[in-house]
Amino acid sequence: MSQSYDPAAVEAQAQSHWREAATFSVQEDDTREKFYCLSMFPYPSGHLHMGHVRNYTLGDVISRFKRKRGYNVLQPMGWDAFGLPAENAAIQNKVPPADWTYANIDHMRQQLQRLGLAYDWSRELATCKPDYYRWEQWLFTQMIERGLAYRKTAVVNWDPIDQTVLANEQVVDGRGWRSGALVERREIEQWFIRITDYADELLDGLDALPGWPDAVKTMQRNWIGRSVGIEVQFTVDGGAPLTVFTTRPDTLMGVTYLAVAPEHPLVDQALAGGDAALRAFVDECRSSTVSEAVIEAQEKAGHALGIDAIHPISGERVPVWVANFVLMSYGTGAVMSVPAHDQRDWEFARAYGLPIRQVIEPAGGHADLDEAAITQKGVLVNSGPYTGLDSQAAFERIADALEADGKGRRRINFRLRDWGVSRQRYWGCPIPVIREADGALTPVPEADLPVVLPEDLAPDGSGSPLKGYAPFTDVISPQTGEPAQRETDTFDTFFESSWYYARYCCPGLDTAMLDQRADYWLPVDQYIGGVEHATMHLIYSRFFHKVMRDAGLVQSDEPFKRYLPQGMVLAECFFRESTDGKKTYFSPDEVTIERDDKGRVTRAVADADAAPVTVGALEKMSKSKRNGVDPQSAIEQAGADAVRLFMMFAAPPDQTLVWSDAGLEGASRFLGRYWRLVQAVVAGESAGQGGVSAVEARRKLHETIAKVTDDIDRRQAFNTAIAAMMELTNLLYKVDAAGEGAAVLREAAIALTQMLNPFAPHITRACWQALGQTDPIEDAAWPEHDESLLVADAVTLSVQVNGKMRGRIEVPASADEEQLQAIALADENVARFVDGKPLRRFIVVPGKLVNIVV
RNA sequence: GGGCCAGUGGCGGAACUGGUAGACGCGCAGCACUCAAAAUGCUGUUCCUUCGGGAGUGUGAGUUCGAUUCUCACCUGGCCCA
Repeated sequence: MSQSYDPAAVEAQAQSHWREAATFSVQEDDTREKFYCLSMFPYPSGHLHMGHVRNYTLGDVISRFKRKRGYNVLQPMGWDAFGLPAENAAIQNKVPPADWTYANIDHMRQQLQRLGLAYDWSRELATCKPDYYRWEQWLFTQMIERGLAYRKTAVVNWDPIDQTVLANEQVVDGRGWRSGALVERREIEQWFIRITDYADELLDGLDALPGWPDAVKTMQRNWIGRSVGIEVQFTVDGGAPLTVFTTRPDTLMGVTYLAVAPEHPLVDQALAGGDAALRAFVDECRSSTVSEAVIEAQEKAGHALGIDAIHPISGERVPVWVANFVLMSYGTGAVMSVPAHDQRDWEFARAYGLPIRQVIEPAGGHADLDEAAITQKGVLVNSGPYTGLDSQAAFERIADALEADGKGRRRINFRLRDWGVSRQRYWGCPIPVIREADGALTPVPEADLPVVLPEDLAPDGSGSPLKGYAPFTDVISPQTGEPAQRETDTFDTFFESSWYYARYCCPGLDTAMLDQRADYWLPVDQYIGGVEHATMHLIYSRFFHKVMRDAGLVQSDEPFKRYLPQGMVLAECFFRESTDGKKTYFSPDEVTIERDDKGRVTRAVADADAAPVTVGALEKMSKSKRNGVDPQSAIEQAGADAVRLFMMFAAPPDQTLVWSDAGLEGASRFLGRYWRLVQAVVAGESAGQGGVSAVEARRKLHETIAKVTDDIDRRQAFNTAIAAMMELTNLLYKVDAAGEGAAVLREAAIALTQMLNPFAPHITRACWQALGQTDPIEDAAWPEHDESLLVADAVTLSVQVNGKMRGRIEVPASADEEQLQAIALADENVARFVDGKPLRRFIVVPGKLVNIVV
């Protein structure tokens, strides 16, 4: 091997070898320890983007590393193939979503293969295929049987022009994304899953997941939101009692009004009174989106219903208001308001002139109710029989009193709501239910599954084409033998992604959802994917796993043992702002950056007209900002190994990563440097100028092995692992190949090739062969470091005087404190700062530094 | 509005358990090689400085012999919200 590094040739050769030898196909093997490494599967949008490259490189590095450590590694890949973009593309191109999706899958599979990812492609799955989704249809019928699935009305976004239900992301500024019509809220009956039955287990199970980042566990705890409180009933004149939940019954005597959601039945009752202003307000509320983020961010507004409720303890009449921030889907759709002790209630009361009644005196003295609500606990005042009690005692006494009166009960409430799984969409998994002529709902029996989605329909934007499509909807009921109608709603696509990790274990299985192979591989040992899935996808999957466990399909309690959330990929963007504030974006390759002689960016100019453009912030790669970088072209330019290496080097995995063409060149340059080093070793020549001894080089090598191993395995700090390998390479360039250096250089080149292999699998495969290694590098055992080479007899300590760095001393590793003190004080510069002042303290941090306090 | 996270040189980042701030890379400057350039190799690169040293990890306090790291308040930015 004396040719120069040609990534394209090296990579093509390695990839065709892996394909032909089926290197990464795996089987269950009870004699070996398994390792299941999973990256979140992509939506087949048509093109791989840099976020995918980052995600899949992370998984591949871990997989290849674990394989070299002796594990039986499963790393599968598949497609999250149902979803809205296919319908949008279908509307635009008048092509059935299925055609678009399958074409995209074929293209993206090729792109993934070009990255050299070690997948077992024999397990590939696509969620839009009936042999996949039939089993979630089956599980759903089991859920109906076990009472885990039920019907309930829920509010959806309704587009009155397109006559269709919109997802939150299809509502832009309160209008339908295609029609521009103001969306309305509509209530329709839908399927819900009782995920709240598992709320406690989902919460407690987090404690058994040490491999998950605390931030993600905290997010899940907040999402589940377990709170202890009481449910209180307020009687209403001529209506059903109003039930509210509160975690602060100690403030019950401070209730001055109640607030209900616009969809609450009591609102309809009030509207019957013919109040036009109220009607207008409610209509306005009901014609806004159902997105919680939007609702919470808008200005708080309300209107009196003209109905009073009776306070359960004082018997006082309190007015009932309708408010735009109360959600029907959360709790009971009604809240009690204590403006003195809740900030949002306080603001609302101030805005509408409602009374504010203080009933808690906080422990830490006075607070001004004219400034803000008093939210701390304390001692009750103005609370009749409860005055003088502290918040805790009052909680118990008031709860007891309400329970004795039948006006309330203690309750544990969750913020987590039951999972609404019905979607009024075409490109999804059909919900396997039949509506009988009399309206009764019958689950499709197992023998009739799957309910196959017709793949040749093309939506036009006006609702699901399944509706009214007789070949699909018209069936004979298996229950009654009479004509009946199929459900045309499909599942939330989170349904498919909630169990795909398990299905990878059982390719080809057509008689059951899962078999015993699932228990060999599960749980997933390492899961990798975007932190944006920290709550929803990861909670739904954990829930599904428990449901599958309770159905006897798997034995473990949790699906993912370790989870690595991966950060986004950003890039610089360039724009020009016109006088009306509109920004025109420039692609980075249309711009030239100018710098001063210190390397600072002075300005950027557009190549087209040589006029300046504004250097914008780092933004998530997107078409609209024109800062997206196509992985394909980066691979063509520098090779897959360089792209992979850059992705892993530029930032720690969980942080945002800034794409940089110069950085990619740096990665490329390092690979060239590594290649030339190996060439020199093979030729028995020095790569550089010498100056580093064989002993020193050998110690550095073993330090590097120890660091890289720990960085990959425990710390998952791939960027520092690569930095360590760069350092080693830099040092090896200074080792003379003559004499003792030759053996160390060879040992180092082999170990470095091993360590670099998970990151850059193609170039290292070629170098491995060049170094005369005949076993396949993919299976060659990971190098071990020799601990005895790491201990030095002399160490360099830093000397501080009063916490400031003043010198550096060389001491024997065995020196005790007295010796250290003598040596430190003998140092000229140290002595200058100690300056004869009396010694107050002497602090020793073994192997690192000493601090002299005077 | 709520929840979570992050702020360190010109830039991406390192400092793992409270112990040498700036590893490694980019950029920039210089040198070597070259007729020249590219490529490559080598050296330097936080700021200020009277060359003794001083300042410095978003801001302000606190704990400590010692804080990028811990605590509190604030500012800025990002992600998620069924």
